[in-house]
Amino acid sequence: MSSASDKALADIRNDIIAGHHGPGSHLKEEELALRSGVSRTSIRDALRRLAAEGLVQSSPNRGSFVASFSDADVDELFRLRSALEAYGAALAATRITADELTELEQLEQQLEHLARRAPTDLDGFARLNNAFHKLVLSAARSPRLEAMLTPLIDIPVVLLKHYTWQGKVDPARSNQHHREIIQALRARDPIWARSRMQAHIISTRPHPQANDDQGGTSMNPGVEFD
Amino acid sequence: MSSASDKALADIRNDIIAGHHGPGSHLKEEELALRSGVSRTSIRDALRRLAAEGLVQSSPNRGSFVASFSDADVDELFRLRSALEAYGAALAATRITADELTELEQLEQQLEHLARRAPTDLDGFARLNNAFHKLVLSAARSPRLEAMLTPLIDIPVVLLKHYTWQGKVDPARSNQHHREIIQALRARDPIWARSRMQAHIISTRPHPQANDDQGGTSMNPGVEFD
DNA sequence: CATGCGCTGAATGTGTACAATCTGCCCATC
DNA sequence: GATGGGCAGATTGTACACATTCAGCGCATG
Repeated sequence: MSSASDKALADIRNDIIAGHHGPGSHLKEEELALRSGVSRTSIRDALRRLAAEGLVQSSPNRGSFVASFSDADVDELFRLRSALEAYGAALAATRITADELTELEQLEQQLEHLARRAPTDLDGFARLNNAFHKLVLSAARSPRLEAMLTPLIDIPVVLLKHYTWQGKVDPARSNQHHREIIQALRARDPIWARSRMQAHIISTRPHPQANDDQGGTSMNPGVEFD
Repeated sequence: MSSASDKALADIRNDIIAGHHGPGSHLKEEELALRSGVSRTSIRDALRRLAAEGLVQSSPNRGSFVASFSDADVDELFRLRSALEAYGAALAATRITADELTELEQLEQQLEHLARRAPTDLDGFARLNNAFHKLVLSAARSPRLEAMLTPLIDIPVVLLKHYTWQGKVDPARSNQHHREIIQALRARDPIWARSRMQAHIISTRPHPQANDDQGGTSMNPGVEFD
């Protein structure tokens, strides 16, 4: 399956990211089919792929729903991403090409340009930021890692639409991290790259609003990756 | 989709594990449909799920093929698994129940029993070993981690059928590791559990036969996870 | 009034027919 | 003999029709 199913996949994903389907909402196949102008068959195929990515959840005979994330889920997601992406950065340090390094630096400069503007274009920032991380990931040359990690990198975009990010993003600090990561990659130092990437991801992790409703069930005490 | 598609999924997976479909072989939908007694629709669904697991690879308009793994792939697989499963063990240390610990010990004793027999039943050993690792994983209470890791744990079973394991498995050493992991979990010490699990997985990694054909392209120098 | 049975309509699961695409091969051409 | 166009068969992609399942609801019954 390709053209129809791919179109469906793109449509549904865009609609989710754009917030057209909120978290937990029921994705009815026929409705999506009508909306995308393809048949239910292709829709089902696309839903399966989205389920594999974790963006939707399916139960037998009940259908597919947009994934919804609890604070604990988000926490877990970022820890997983931190572990995997750090590993990817270590691989990338030994495998990245000069061209890729150049491209990385260009991305970083665009990010800096954006960060200096007064009302930061957070949407554009997120897009460039994703491109940066995906480029590092692809330099790891591990298709399997890429397949597992790509969804984890994309999900935060969805989260931004529907959940309130607590600590907000700090573009300046993020760019500082990016520069360090590039340094480590340029030095071809896997351990350095690994540690900088892990710190970077963990530091961007949103902190659940301390709404004191349970008096302190901190969520993963002591289970950092290192 | 459920009953038919699930049956197809199980059938195809079993046939792959049993070696009925060798690595790289073309999985023709109609043929599989005939073999499983379901329609192509359900077969396609099953193939998609297997593709998400990484057990088969699909290309548009060309079909699905049993995944084949190069030495470098296998190496990568084990490193990834080591990283993720170590993380899972750390989580499990803080979340595992007393019942699960008991069950873990029972599995370990069965493994020891098997290891003591003269011609070790490697097939049975692999099965119990998988159960052990899956139990630890499920104690981590992270559905997402479980989804990513389960295929990685299952793939070695397929590898055993078609690739020659170099260093062979050392049941005694493996059991020693298992005991240490149980200790760490019982002590609820995430760092200990993490480190033991990582060492355990890495130590079971098959080493590519040193066939000197390239004079030394060692495959991931220095990119351990720690 | 609470409880549980059975109906009904909507949504998903499955099968099948048809369309689009690719691979390999034959043959004309240079 | 090498090369390239194009036909034929097989295989995947897509649509649609039918079967099955499930959730909600009304109603009879205790």
